[in-house]
Amino acid sequence: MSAEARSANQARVSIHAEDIPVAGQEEISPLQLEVIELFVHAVKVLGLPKSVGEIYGLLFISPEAMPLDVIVARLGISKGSASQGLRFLRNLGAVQLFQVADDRREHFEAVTELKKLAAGFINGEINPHLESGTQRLEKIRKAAVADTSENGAFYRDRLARLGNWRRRGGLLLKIVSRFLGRTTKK
Amino acid sequence: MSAEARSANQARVSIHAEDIPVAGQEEISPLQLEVIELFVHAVKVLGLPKSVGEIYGLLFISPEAMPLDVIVARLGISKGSASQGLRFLRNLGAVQLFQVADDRREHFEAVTELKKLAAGFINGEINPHLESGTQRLEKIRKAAVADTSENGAFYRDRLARLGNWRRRGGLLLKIVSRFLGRTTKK
DNA sequence: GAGGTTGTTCAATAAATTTTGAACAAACTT
DNA sequence: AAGTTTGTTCAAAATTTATTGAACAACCTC
Repeated sequence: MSAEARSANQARVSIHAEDIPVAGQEEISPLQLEVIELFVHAVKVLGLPKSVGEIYGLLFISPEAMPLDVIVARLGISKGSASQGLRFLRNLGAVQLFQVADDRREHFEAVTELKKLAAGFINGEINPHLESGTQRLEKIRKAAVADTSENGAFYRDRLARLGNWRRRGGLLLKIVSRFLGRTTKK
Repeated sequence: MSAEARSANQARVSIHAEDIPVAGQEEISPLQLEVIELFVHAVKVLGLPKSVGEIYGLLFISPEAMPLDVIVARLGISKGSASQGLRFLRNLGAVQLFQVADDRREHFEAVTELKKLAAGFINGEINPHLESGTQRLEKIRKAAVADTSENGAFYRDRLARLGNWRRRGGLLLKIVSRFLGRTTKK
């Protein structure tokens, strides 16, 4: 990358030269790196992009809140990725803003209460799908009541079963929220 | 696709010519199609490939078990996809074999008990990740007890929190299984 | 055991998703 | 108000993931 191109994109942080050895990443300890990898793995299971896991993992295992450009430098990811990932995490309630005196930059810190994380994930990722599924299902059910073909009864039976699944899924989410919300015991 | 290439791959089902209008798909009713799309949508939320949703959806909303080549023809997907998708679904316990008299082909039918589906998904998709995560975490914790840097105490605190998350996650899975297992009531 | 059917495997291809980075906007500074 | 810093956007590129299809193996049937 040319110096000209870099100057257009990367802010030159006002730190001393020895702080930037060569490229982007710097001073993530081996332990931090392993924790970050743990989160990368976890978010992939949840169907979220790697960068989201890296960002949350870094904030989770960092003792201090940090601004976007530090996240970019530490993880060696692009500003765009960091910006999008942080927006996603903020929308979910997994990351919150933190104001630092004498610094115009927004600082970010991880929200670490499992209850809040789960609530954000349920509200942001699960419920919207559950609701749109419910609507689709109702539409199909309405069409099925008029089905007089030889399969009509079978279809209605299966659609009733689907409705039952959905109802139990909704109940389950409430149970999950309640369970994760209580103060931990046994 | 050339006729030669096709004959090497696609079994010619012994049905009459008018049953194969042009290409692959045939006689999925509009209602069935909508249900299949509902499942495609649902499995994507679970992080599974579209073809898995199509196959399960077709079997779920079909009154009779059907063999692989019929699934291929109805959905217009490749034999490879169908074979892999069916293996996945069988491993999960979401699809089971069904023997049809005077037919050498294996027939497949959807398992529709929510309890079984959830148990299969938990055992097949969630538990392995949870366990590997637990192992990774234990390894990191062992390294952290020796950390005498100024951040050591912070790291140990966060790792303890992660352990707590994992413990609660495991409990939650048990609760979910128990809830979905009981016969449905309010 | 030759020929046919059924289902699997896996390298190549296609499709979907994520990441990048330059351009831009907003907000501050001097 | 010109220049600087901070963060966003989005088209293009890179990466990841899913699908295809030809080759193959297993198993019938005659």
